[in-house]
Amino acid sequence: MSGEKSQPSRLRLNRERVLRSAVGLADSSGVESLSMRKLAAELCVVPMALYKHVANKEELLDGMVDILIGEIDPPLIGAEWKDAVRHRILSARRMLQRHQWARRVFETRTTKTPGVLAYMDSFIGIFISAGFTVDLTHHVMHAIGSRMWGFTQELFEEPPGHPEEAPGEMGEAELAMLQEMARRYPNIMRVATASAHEQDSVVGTGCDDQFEFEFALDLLLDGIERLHARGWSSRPAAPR
Amino acid sequence: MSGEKSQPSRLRLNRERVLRSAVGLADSSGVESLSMRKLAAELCVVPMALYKHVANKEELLDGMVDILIGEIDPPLIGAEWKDAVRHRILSARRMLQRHQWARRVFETRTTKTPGVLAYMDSFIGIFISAGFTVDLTHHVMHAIGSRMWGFTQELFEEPPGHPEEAPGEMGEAELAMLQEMARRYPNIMRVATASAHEQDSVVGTGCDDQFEFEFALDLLLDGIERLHARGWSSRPAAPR
DNA sequence: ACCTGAACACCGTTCAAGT
DNA sequence: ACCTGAACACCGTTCAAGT
Repeated sequence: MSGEKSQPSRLRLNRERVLRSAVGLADSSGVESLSMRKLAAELCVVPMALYKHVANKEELLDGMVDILIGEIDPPLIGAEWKDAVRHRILSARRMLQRHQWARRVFETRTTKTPGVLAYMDSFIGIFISAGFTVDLTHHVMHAIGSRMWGFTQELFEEPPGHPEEAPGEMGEAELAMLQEMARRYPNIMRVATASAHEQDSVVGTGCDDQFEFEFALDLLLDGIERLHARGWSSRPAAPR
Repeated sequence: MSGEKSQPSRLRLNRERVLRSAVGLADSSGVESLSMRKLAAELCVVPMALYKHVANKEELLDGMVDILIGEIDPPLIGAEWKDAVRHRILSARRMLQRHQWARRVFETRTTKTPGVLAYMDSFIGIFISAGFTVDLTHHVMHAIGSRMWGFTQELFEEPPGHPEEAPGEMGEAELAMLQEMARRYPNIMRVATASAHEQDSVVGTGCDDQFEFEFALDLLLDGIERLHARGWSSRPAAPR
């Protein structure tokens, strides 16, 4: 007699469905509000039902990360190492931009899931097969660090949900505050206004994130290329 | 009649005491277990008493960050920019190492506290007063990113509280697992064993964190130096 | 094998009240 | 001005029970 209840969400639960649903919930309402209880509700199930498919919340988050890694483009085949790395990292960055909450979750992961290991393995593979020594590859992986996942450094990220004032409209309070800022943090002010003057806003963080990301990435890649070309083989023999 | 109760913790509460106590608690038992309620208990006070000195938990964490920033060495005076930056960043790294929980808290901060702003301002000042253009300074700050706070990329950080097996003692289960790893992630394995062979352990993440940190930092600083020397002034005029 | 219900041991934070 | 007590609206997770 249960043929009637055909709401799609009552399809038998499975790990995949739990994880995808969690990603969807995080996309639409943010991770900080993602709880086991809300996820269960979304799936029309009692909270404890989730624990058959996921050991605990940490494992849920690990699984979500693996799903996101699956969205990163596969390695370019037959490309030069620099292009391959650049392509992969820029693809990772697009993934992060699609899931604003993802960065925070990546940062808190402590166990290396199969997805993380596979991604890193193929990343390392790019350097090794381009003839990098194992040692240089190792150091280079450390140097690239979290940029491997497309992380950017927002210098002044706007507090989320404080959606930029109406430009041009500045009250006296804001102006006074701005003057105080300029007095206390003159260098920040100089940098901020210089990068803003090309855009419309006077004080907004008018910087081109994509440009900044690629600037830093290329600085790194050029440095790496130079080391490799110089035949860098191992750490300088320490006197010891 | 209250002259008798002189337990030091009943000294009148104030912001400083709340923040220092929170840092101490995080040092000794980790941030994840730091709650407003436990902090209150530590101070022999009811939870709500804290809210007179700190608006909410976020503000508590912001305040803790400012205390940590206060532990970073002041800028070297009269030094060359590269030494000044290097010194500052290595000092930040030592601060992070004294407070293992700090990195996670820094990563989640979203509002820029006065301490953060002051630190960044003085950091920017190093480049500006070395004659960097404002634009290059801006890009360079993005490129340095979180390394400014001494962040390292641990490639394979050990899960905390899983304190390294007795070396040399490897059961069959561990060995089988290792072989499986080697089959699935051959590149990771190559890098891991290469960097481990200088140390005793066979598979542990035998890498020298300080070396890796400085390697990456110098790669970055050398790249920056090259750009500056080359008279890098502004982003290449885009055709638009 | 999979889901449920009720309970436990926590959270951060509010409100109105005390001194 | 500062601290308190009791309560609210949540958490993640356990356990024993249902089907």
